[in-house]
Amino acid sequence: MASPEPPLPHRPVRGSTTGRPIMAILDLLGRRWSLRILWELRDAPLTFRALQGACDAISPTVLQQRLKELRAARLVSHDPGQGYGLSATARRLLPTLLALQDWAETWASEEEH
Amino acid sequence: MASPEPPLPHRPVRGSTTGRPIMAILDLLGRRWSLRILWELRDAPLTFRALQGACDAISPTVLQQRLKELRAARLVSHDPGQGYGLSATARRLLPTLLALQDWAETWASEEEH
DNA sequence: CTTTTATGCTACTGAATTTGTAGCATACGA
DNA sequence: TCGTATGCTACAAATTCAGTAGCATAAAAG
Repeated sequence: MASPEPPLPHRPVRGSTTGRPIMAILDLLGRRWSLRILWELRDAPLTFRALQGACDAISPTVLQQRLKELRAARLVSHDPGQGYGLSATARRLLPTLLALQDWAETWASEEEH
Repeated sequence: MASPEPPLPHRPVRGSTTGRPIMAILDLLGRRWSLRILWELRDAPLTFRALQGACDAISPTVLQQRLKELRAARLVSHDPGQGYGLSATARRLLPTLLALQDWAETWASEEEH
């Protein structure tokens, strides 16, 4: 499997034993597909399979693993009938993600020339 | 080694063939240690070994790989004598990283109760 | 000049994570 | 009773990461 303990604030995580919240989130978001999953859920909840499709056919094994971690961290919640969606806490992260997108556009325009 | 082609905007990346810049950066930052490296360089340039120490003894293999990718993406530059530092482009990402830290503090306070 | 120290980097092996495919059980509507 | 969607799991192969050791160059110290 993956790391037995999903990263949480106030807990030691991979790469840091201090328990600082920023370290926990850097660990969590630094795992493959984590950021992408949050990104794909930015507008509306998606079912497991819709999310799988949105993430370019991510394998169900990893999706399941990431969702488990994101749920443990209370960033994602599951409502049968709705599917998976961002928690209120995670939605407060959306402006940051959108800022990341804006930044990425500039970054891209600089790469060109 | 790792992925032969470091993620760049306007190029297909792992998990997305569209070439959208946001996908490239989600791939890049979604690799182990990428976010952490940018984080540790936020204040000042660090030498390879200082950076290694800051990242809780990250193995040199991966650090080398990440730096290679981040340099290909023009987020990190290397100045012999100074060490590794954030590019002007990457520095424009710092407010977003600091916003992430702020968010993480709130997130942590909500976990407690 | 010789030794020490720091830096950037590589080799190599084993461990951990991710991928891809197949498939199961439940639930719901036709 | 089919057919379909959903959430999820098993398993083997492939990729990535970790940990340790060590090299080459360069600058400083002796």
